Amino acid sequence: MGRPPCCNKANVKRGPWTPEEDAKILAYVASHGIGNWTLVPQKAGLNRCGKSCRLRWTNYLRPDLKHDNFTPEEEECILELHRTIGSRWSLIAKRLPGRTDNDVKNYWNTKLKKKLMKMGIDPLTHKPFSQIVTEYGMISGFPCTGNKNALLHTSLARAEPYLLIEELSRAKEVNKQMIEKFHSRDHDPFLRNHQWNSMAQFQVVNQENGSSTSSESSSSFVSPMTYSCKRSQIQIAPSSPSEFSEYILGDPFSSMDTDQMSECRTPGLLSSNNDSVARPKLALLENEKDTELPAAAESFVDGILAHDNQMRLGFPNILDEYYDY
DNA sequence: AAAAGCTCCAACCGCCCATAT
DNA sequence: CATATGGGCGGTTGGAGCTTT
Repeated sequence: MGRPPCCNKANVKRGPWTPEEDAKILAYVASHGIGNWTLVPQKAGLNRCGKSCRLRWTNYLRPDLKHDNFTPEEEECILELHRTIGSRWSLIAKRLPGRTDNDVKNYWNTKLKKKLMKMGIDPLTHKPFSQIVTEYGMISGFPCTGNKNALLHTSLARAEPYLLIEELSRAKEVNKQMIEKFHSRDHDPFLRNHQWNSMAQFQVVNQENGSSTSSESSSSFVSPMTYSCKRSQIQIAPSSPSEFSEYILGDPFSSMDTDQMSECRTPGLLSSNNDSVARPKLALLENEKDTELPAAAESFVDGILAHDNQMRLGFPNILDEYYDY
């Protein structure tokens, strides 16, 4: 049943390619062109998997590849496209002649991501950390004030995202303690409900098993104003700065259904609801329509723009208040 | 000089969808 | 129709080379 396997996975060579192996692929492609990669190892006399041969050709041997450093123009292009469509490396690479998706991905991970963080910009959302902190205060219902706020801004000014995360973690811990203190006392029901209203956004119902549980930031209580979402939608505590913004931006969506949440979390989407941001993006895309924008990319981008409009109609207050630059 | 830590990137992994059998 | 592979993609890793202590 099914196709025969392309190679014996256990017996094929793996690891770095030798100049001899490269020469065999180059010779084969020169005489036969690119076709069925599963036949290449056999016909070229290589003890490699066809998939491995394809990757070696695509990422390294192709004659049209550039092997020099990225130019500032290319860098700018990557930043703009990443802000617009996120980590769609293959689509981004198609806009950069001579670059592969692997090249772009590596350049992003080793250079651009760090560069943005040093500038105090979250590489995931392309938003300044200062803005994210402000949003965090508004979203959590416990705005940062006084010394705590000063500490946060010091971290921002010094472009120390890890310090910033520690500060926010501490702030979260204080919030948690306040909640626990509150919960342990016998309060007036009205006041208690009033307090819970501001906490409700953290609540999560485990719909898979029918029991009620909570997100990690508020592990020991259940609000009377619980908003429902599936366990798979719970935002796990961040372990790295790249996940951090996703975590703190997650809260406002806790009452959305699965589709809405995934749409809202599309990288770049959050930043696109302000005209001043959306306009350059549209201009870029309009220019591309005249060139050779791949059909898949066009429909994807159209999809994003359609979702932008849909979101704006559905959640005008949230978008206008929180996601404008 | 040597050890430890860091950076970079080629190569691999695993997933998804299309397609062959 | 069921099943297995091909091809494409994004995420991750291993190790060579470089820098710092």
